[in-house]
Amino acid sequence: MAVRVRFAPSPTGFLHIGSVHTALFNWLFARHKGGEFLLRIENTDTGREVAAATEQIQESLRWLGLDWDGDVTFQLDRMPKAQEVANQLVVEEKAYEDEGAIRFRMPDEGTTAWDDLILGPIEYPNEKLEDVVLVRSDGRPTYNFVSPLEDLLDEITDVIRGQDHVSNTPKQLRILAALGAELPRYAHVPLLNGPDGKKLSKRHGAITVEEFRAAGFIPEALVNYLALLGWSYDDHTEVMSRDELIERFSLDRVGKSAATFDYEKLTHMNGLYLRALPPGKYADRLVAYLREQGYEWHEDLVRKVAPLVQEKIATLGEFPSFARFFFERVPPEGPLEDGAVLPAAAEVLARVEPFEAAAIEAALRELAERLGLKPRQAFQPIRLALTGSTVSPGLFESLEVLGKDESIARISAPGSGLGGARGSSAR
RNA sequence: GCCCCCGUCGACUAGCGGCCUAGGUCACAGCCCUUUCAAGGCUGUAGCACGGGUUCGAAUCCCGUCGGGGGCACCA
Repeated sequence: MAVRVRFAPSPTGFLHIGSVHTALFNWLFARHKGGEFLLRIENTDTGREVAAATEQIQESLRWLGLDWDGDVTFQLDRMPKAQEVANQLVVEEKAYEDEGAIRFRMPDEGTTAWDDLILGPIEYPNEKLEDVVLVRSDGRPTYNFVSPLEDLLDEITDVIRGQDHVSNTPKQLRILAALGAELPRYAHVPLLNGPDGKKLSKRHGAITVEEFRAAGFIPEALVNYLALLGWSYDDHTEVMSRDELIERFSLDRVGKSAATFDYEKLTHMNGLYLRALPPGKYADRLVAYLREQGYEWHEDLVRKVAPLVQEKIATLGEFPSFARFFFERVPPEGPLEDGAVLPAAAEVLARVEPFEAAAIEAALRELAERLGLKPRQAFQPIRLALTGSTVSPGLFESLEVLGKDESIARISAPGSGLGGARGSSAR
């Protein structure tokens, strides 16, 4: 008696992070139980946009690593079946025609209840249940009819969905009962809010999977973070691999109240994952990311720079601004100090051989001491001339990567040569 | 308006009657480390919405108030 769950997004656009949260809980539940996770597209309409969204949803799920079992199914394909079932209900007098539409006959006394796997016992007074429309007068079945019908046809054992569906449940339960179905269990997972406590929307930042991807978040981190919204393993464990998440997940530990999506905590976790990557893998991710975002920076150079930024940035998206100076000259963001250290540094660096970080550091430290300057006083002007900023990757490593000639050129004539060596085409 | 659900630091949460002078993480503050920025280490600020009960004992159970969210379509 393996479990079967489904994720049923509507193809209205890109995959919303709130939907992903629900999908993740379904997926973790299925994988933990050794059951199946189905992907069902709730399309009621055809059209180019819908087709594109359908593909986009699958691409996003693949990127996140949420693999589904079997073929993707489409609600549209069950329309005829739904109409047939609705007509049968009319024959059985469990539904009736109303101006061309078919309405379900809800009981008007008593209550409809179920024991929610997350919320616990929930009871609705039947007098509040409307006779819902099963099939519109134009022949198209409605969501509240097709959804439970599909759950029945797909033999779904556990309906795990957002709490915004709680009030649909009694209606669907009644419909399912009328169809003689064995009722599935229901679990309503908490909703996600934006930092202001309101519905997560564009004004909060990234909200679709594509946006998080473009911002330089990596799937492992996003999945781990999302799993912690409304669920916890114990009182202190937060960083968990995909396998650990699967092994430890259970609906028992899912909370009841809505959670606020915290971009800062996600960013922190993304940094944790990024730093934990083996250097080679990190470079691979960076190269792939930059390519996706349309940067045409030379791959070899990106790989050389990668280790210098790995422990400095928390999202891949920070790379372009943080490391742009490796690929093109960047004008100093502030005033250069008095020119005293710069000429001296250029002179000293010219004699460093081989031009490697350790030797460069030794030479520059010696210079600082000779000039009676603190390391910070001596190095910041060089950093500014070299990178254009007072915030950058390690100075000595950066000098090594840039090479002796380019380094000396920048130090000798800070701010010059701008516009040269442009090799980027950011979006 | 009606129905349903929820309510622990600013945020995510642990807590399922005594282990709680309420723990962890992010954020924030200070210190350390340090070539900048991060990372890391240490320390700190900060919370059981409120009011009644029940009990020897309540963050934990019950009731009410207040607050928040969701839903009330021939949308999904």
